[in-house]
Amino acid sequence: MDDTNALIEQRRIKLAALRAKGIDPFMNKFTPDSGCGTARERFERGELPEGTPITVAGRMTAHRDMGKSQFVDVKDVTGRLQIYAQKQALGDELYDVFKHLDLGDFIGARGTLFRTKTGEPSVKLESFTILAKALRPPPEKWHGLEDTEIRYRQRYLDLMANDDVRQTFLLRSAVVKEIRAFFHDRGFVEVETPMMQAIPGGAAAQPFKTHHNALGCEFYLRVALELYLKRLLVGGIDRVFEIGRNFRNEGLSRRHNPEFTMLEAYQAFGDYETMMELVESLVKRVAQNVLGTLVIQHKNSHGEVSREIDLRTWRRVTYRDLVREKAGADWFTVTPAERRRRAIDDLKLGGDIAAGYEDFEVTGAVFEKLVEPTLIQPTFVTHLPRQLVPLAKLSPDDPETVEVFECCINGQEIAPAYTEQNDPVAQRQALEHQAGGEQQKLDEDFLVALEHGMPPAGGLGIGIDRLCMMLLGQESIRDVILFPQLKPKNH
RNA sequence: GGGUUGGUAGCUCAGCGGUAGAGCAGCGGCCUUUUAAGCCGUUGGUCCAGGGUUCAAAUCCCUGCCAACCCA
Repeated sequence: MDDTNALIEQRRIKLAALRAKGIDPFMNKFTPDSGCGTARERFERGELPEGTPITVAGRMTAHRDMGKSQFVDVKDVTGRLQIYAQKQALGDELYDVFKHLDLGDFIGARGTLFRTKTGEPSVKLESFTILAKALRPPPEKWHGLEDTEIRYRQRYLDLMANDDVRQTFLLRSAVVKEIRAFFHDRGFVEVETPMMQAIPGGAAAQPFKTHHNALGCEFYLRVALELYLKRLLVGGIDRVFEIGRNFRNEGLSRRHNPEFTMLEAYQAFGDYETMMELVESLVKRVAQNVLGTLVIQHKNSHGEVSREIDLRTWRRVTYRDLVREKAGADWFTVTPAERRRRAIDDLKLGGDIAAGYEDFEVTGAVFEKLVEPTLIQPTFVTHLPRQLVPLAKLSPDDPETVEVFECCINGQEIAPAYTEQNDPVAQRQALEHQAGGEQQKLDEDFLVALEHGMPPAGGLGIGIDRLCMMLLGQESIRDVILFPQLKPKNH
């Protein structure tokens, strides 16, 4: 990456040559009066007539040299615009400078709009300014940048070379913007709570640990937002949400990045059904306003539609019914030993079921491995076993289950939501007996907060990265995170 | 953590025991409406790193590093 080669050497020589001519190819400022793509669109729509003077700026991404004239493509975030430079118009000296610009250089261009004989909207160049000289060559123009490692480590190259990648991240930003607008419209207050926590609560996950020098104590990076947002419910912020980074010190995969973006929202005087309406409305609004459709198509590398997700209908089904669909109608009537045997022998889950697994975990493995991946269309899975969810309230109609749902789309859990536990005594017991192995330290301050009284509330979490994967048709979480975690490389 | 695949020019990739290759990019030339422009010429390499086998290794073997995918 930092080794020099002939191409870089050549560009440095060109830089020196420009300076020798009294040209500083790194400008402080240049103000275009239009975006490149914007100008192109407005010209196509007839809003800017032929001959309109225009000033644009962007990166030079292609050039077609015709001898005494030259076409170059200039690109900014709004799109591409062709510039037509003629020796006659610029004069010999300036035309020579223009001809020796490199792909990747930023230029500002002034001229008039016209249409070439092939119909391409273009700017007839009258003058130009070099805004930033690129000292390294850009990736190849036709194939783009394919090397996944360079794509992730040097995302800027990926963004400049691959239009679809840039589009994905622009859309991700639009998704997040729309989510914020949705919550603000419903009267939610956006807050920021600590990422560095003395006790990392709200989820059973391995935390990252850090040390605060001045305070002389250990902190953990948060694994969830939950416990601080609930403190705010206690404090009287009845509708509250946060979008922020969580950190989990666990494995990396197509669906897991150590830091990921979570949205959590809490609504006082709501419950899990309130949250069901909310998540459905939210996802529909985001899809409609960002993508313009409620039917999401995922495409494979050949551009064929490989999956279609219909956000118009949302199924509601209980956890038990789904497990019975996969594992047999009598699954819950046989003995725990028989369930374990069937899971291992009949359902081939031997590798997924640890010897120490309790009965509910055996069923949990069936759900996670065999049911969840099949839930492509929007599905609210309700009535989960209470052992799985220590922070939720029991279902009045079936106290073995809790008032929660997991919203699954695209074969992944996208949003869990609960009727939140607000009984401090029951909450303490549940945390003390928390299932799932890792006993987390009790957050006494949180329990004290509950003892001051938390209104009944519905709570919701949405994994923003996974939501984006679903909406934007990306198979890997790394393709919706600008700078995914990679091992540092030594040069 | 285990398995599979990959790492060759700036980029995209061939080559898979016998002199290191192509396209694009670059450089020089021709061309004033091209758009993956075209034509002629040309530069460019620690073949990921380190060991080993061999008369000979980018190629076969081992170890390591990095990445992607699958599994845990």
